[in-house]
Amino acid sequence: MDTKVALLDCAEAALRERGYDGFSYADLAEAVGIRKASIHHHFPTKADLGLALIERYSHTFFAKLDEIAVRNPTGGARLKGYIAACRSALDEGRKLCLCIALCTGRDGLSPPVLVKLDAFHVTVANWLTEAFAAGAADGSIILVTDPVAEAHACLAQMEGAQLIARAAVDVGRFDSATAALSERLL
Amino acid sequence: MDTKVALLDCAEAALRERGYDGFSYADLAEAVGIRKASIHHHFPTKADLGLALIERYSHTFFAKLDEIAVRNPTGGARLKGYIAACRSALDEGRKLCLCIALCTGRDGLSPPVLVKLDAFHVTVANWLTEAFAAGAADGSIILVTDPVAEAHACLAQMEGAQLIARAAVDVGRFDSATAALSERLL
DNA sequence: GTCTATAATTAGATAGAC
DNA sequence: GTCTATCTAATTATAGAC
Repeated sequence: MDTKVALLDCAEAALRERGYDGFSYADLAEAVGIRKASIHHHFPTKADLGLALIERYSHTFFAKLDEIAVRNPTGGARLKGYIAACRSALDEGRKLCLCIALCTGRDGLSPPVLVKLDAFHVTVANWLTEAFAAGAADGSIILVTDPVAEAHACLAQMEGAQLIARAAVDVGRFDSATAALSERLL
Repeated sequence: MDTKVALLDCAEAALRERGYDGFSYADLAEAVGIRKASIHHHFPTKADLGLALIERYSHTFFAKLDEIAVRNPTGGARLKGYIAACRSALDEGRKLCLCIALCTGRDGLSPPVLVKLDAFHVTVANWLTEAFAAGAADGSIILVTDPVAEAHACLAQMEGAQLIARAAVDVGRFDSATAALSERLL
């Protein structure tokens, strides 16, 4: 079972650095220290591996959101925690959010992956809607009009900020792209 | 020369749909109606093709921005034009901005491509800064504090909105992610 | 400029021994 | 669960005829 986790770890790093078509079973085999034929025992096809990756990533990220919500009473503090989570996912400008990395691919995305991708965005948007609503009510986020619209805008802004930072291999770009939002958090 | 343009057109569409590793010379050959060996006459390596693609894309996009600025006196109207340009680039949720599509790849990005990618983001951010400053001055954009910060946030928001829409193959997601910004334009 | 032919490498995947 | 060995197909790229 340790091998399976090691494979997922290496595959996730490679996927988020170079995209779905950007890594092969041969790459993983070398990184983990087994032969590539052995990988098929854990993940029969690469599509199976891709699905397992987004499932694990979603589960981990949702748990992180829950933890942020529990530890932070105000909407502003929650949003700060979310922004920090996105920033650290960047890994100094070397990696992307797994969902961004999965957006393109030679064979398109398989239906189950598309479903998980959609669920990820919907779940995060709902979490952000609650955060903006709470922030508007408790005064920790200024200038909130419609929490739903703000949540969708914020999600897009975070994904775009990661993308720009990755293209420049510079976390500073993430900070520039999120500075205006951070200014609204008290 | 017509063949070269046809190759660039097909390659751009494929790149923006499936990513850099998501199309091959064989795909282009079939689409354009020549043999794949002939493509090497126009673009010796795939890296040459990639560079030509981002150069043409940047040139075209910058020309579009110029045109928008010339035709629209107010900052708000310019921003509306920019949002519409990003929306139409989406091609109903099937394609991404070429810069997003170039963000991942098996062989990383070549230095000249990285330079062009960076130049694209810097140029657009500067154009947006002027638009926000103009909108703040002429009253066509409300709630503007720092035009530079707003510009970087807006750029990230547009790229992220395209990404989310592409993941769901639904332009409606782009509209949701940009609704809050559009509300600020009078 | 386009072709045929081919090289050299890599991809994901399978069979069957241990 | 991991291995060796093998398969089929696809990848970018080149040489040289027309």
